[in-house]
Parts: sequence; C-alpha cells; structure tokens
Amino acid sequence: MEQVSRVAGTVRPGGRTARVRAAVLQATQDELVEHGFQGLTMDQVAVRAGVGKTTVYRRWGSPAGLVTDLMTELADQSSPRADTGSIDGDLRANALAVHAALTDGRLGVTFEAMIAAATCDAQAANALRAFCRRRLEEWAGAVELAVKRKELPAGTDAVELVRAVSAPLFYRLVVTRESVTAEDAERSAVRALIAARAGAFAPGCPVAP
Amino acid sequence: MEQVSRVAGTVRPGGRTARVRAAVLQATQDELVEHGFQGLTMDQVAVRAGVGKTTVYRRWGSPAGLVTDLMTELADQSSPRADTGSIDGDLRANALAVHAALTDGRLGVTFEAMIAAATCDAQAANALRAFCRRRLEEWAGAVELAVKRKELPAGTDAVELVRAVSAPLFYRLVVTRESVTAEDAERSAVRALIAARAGAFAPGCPVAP
DNA sequence: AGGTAAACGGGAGAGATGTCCCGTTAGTGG
DNA sequence: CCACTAACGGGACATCTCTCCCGTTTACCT
Repeated sequence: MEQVSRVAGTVRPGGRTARVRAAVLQATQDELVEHGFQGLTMDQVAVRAGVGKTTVYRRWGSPAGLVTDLMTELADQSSPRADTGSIDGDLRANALAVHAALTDGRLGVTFEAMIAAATCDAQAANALRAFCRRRLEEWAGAVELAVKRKELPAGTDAVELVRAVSAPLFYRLVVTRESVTAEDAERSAVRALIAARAGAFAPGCPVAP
Repeated sequence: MEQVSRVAGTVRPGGRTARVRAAVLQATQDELVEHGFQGLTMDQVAVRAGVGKTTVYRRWGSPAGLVTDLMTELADQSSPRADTGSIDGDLRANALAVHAALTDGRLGVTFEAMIAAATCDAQAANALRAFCRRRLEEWAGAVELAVKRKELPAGTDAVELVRAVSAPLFYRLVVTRESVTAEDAERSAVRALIAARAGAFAPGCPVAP
C-alpha cells in the first residue's frame, strides 16, 4: 500500500535517477551477454555502470530484479503483431518472431536470463507470465480474424492456438536446449494450424473418451 | 580421461560411501521440498544429512550437482511406457505420466529444481536433456506401433509427435507458471494426435509455402 | 584378520556477498 | 535562484559461501 512510495526512484524519476537506471540496465545486459544469468553479480553491474553498489542493491535488490526490470524495458519496445491477411502467414510470422526473440543476440540472451530468473524468483516469474500473456493475447487477435474469415472453425480457442505455436520452441530452448532453427519455428506454426483446421482447438473436440 | 578415477566415491562405492550418498540425496530432496532450488545450500544439506560439509562439496560441488545426481537416481526408477493398444490411449497415458511427474509432490519439486539447475549449469542441462531424450525415445515406440497398425500416416515423425504432447505442459510449468490439470494434459495429447492424423508430422507436410 | 589408502569430518581462513551509516549531490517545487 | 530532501556514493562491517589442511575412520584386497 505504502510500498510504492518507499521504492527509490519513484519520487524523482527524472535526471540523475533516469541516467542511473539506463546505465545499470545497459550494464546488466552487457554482463548477461558475457557471463549469463548465473554470472550476473550486483557488484560487477555496479562497477560496469559506474554507479555505487549501494544504489544497485537499493533499487533492484537482486540479479533477478535487474533482469525483471530489463525485461519490462524491452517489453515496451517489442513490435506489434503482423497482419499478413492469412492465418497461415500470421502464425508463421508469430513463430518467427518468437524464434528471433529467443535466439537473436542480446535479446535472446536476455530472454534466457529471464527464464532462469523466473525459476528462482517469484517477482521475475510474475513479470515473465505477464509479458507472455500480453504477447499471447495480442497475437490471438489474428486467430479471431481468421475465424471471422472462415479460415478456422468457429469457437477456436485463440489463445490456446497461439500458445501451441510457441510451446515447442520454448520446450527446446529450456528443456532440451537444442538449437532451434527458423525452419523448426515454421514447422511448429504449420502443425498448430493443421490441428486447428481439424478442429483441435474448437469446442466439441473429444477430450475424454 | 583420468577424470573419473579422481572423483570421490568411485573407487570404494560400497558401505559408508553409499550410505553417505543416500543420506545426502534424501536431504537434498527434503530441502528442495521446503525451500526450492534457490534455497538449496550445500551447508544445510550437509547438516541435514548428518554429513561433513567438506564431503558434500567434494563429491557434488554445487547445488546443481546435487540435483543432477538426484535426477539420475530418479531416472532409474521411472516407469516404462504404457501400451494401451491404441495410439489415443498411449498418448493420453504419456501426457498424464508427464503431468504426474511435473506436479506430484516430491517428484514434481525435483523436476522443477532440475529445470532451474539446467538454466544455470551446463552439467545439469546435459543430464536433463539426456533424461528427456530417453523418455521421448521410449514413448516414440508407441507411435511407431501405431504407424504399423495404420492408425497414423506412414513416415510420421515419432519423436516429434511425442514432443508435441509434452511441450505445452512444460511451457505452462516453466514459462507461464500456470497450474496444469490432468485435463490440460489430455487435451494436449488429443491435439497432437489430431495434428498427426492430419499428416502434420509426416513428410510432405508443407513447411515453406 | 590386518594393512593400505579411499573417503570422511572438523575447523581455520580467504573471499565473495549483502547491509548499514552517513556525508554529498542534484532533482523538484516555490 | 533557493531551499528541501530524494537519491546517490563510499566505505566499514556482518554474513555467508567455499576451499584447504590434516587427522580419523573404514571399505576393500590379500
């Protein structure tokens, strides 16, 4: 309740405070690229950002806090969903966007770190869930349009379908740690689409025999 | 090459060494249940196991090492795949088995810890990949039988299909941290099966337009 | 049984990690 | 432009993590 007013950086967010935040987030990402999440130390980030160690502890508290803030920053920059005119194109675009986010350079490293942070910190887990939820719902719009265009059965569960596109990509990245190609991503989109056309995401789909 | 002979516990694996290992793994699992992976400390495990702290460091090296060893222990105990006679039943059984492993009490906590360990330790990541690979290949046998029975199209990629069954479950557990019900698990199996029947896992499936 | 050395256990100590205090800097509102 | 105080920075200090040394226990071989 009173919590927010006690967090440093909320009363005077301009000027120095903003510069410190930018420097720290930049340093965090650099450190992630070089040492990964497990090698991310508050001390090193402070040194790299040219900022007092106390400040980093006070405002972010832990490596997970740093990554979480970095993620919210990147979330604001993420591009809107594509609209190719066909559900096939849209789902492929989604799969490729997820693939790019998970594997491309600095962004990919940050995502991996975010997932690692989520496994050991509740706040990070919430931030990751919220982020995924937002992306999922945005892309679900493409599915709903496709249903209106009669490309997909009426009642198709949009969020579940979009989820089915990215789930195999995350699975490979997190669980089996195989490298994921753009082709893998497209395959995932195509498979989800085939299932959707066959009514797998529509009501009346047999769950219990 | 000479590495193995330098690892403590390999030359005299009987008697005390075995007792120590059992006590440490037991303590590790207890600690995981109570504090999770991030709260797993070598010191506390040593105390709980009634074992010298030096011993835990010497033989396991890190929390990730503890969890990895615990996982290999559990892997040996994991039950073989089901054979219900139909691919529908087999895939459902697989989904339910995965669901049970991920959510049931002590075992579920251990799995979650293993995933956390894999995000920050290469050895743990390898162990997890190897484990998943083995389970995947075992259940792939059910798919191959189904292809022989003409339940599924010829050339269906067995491993990919089994992967598609469990991917959404892992996705929810790791990424979005939603609770996963047995019904969710069955739905996942049914959807993968629908896609497979439609040829989504068989050659000739359109990947590039 | 008895000898040998693998493996264990305790404790000291180096090093990293996180906290606290308090003086200094610089946004912000008047 | 000035006063007020949020936010920062440096450094001392407590704490935890991990390693090392060396004496003790005990599994394994003959």
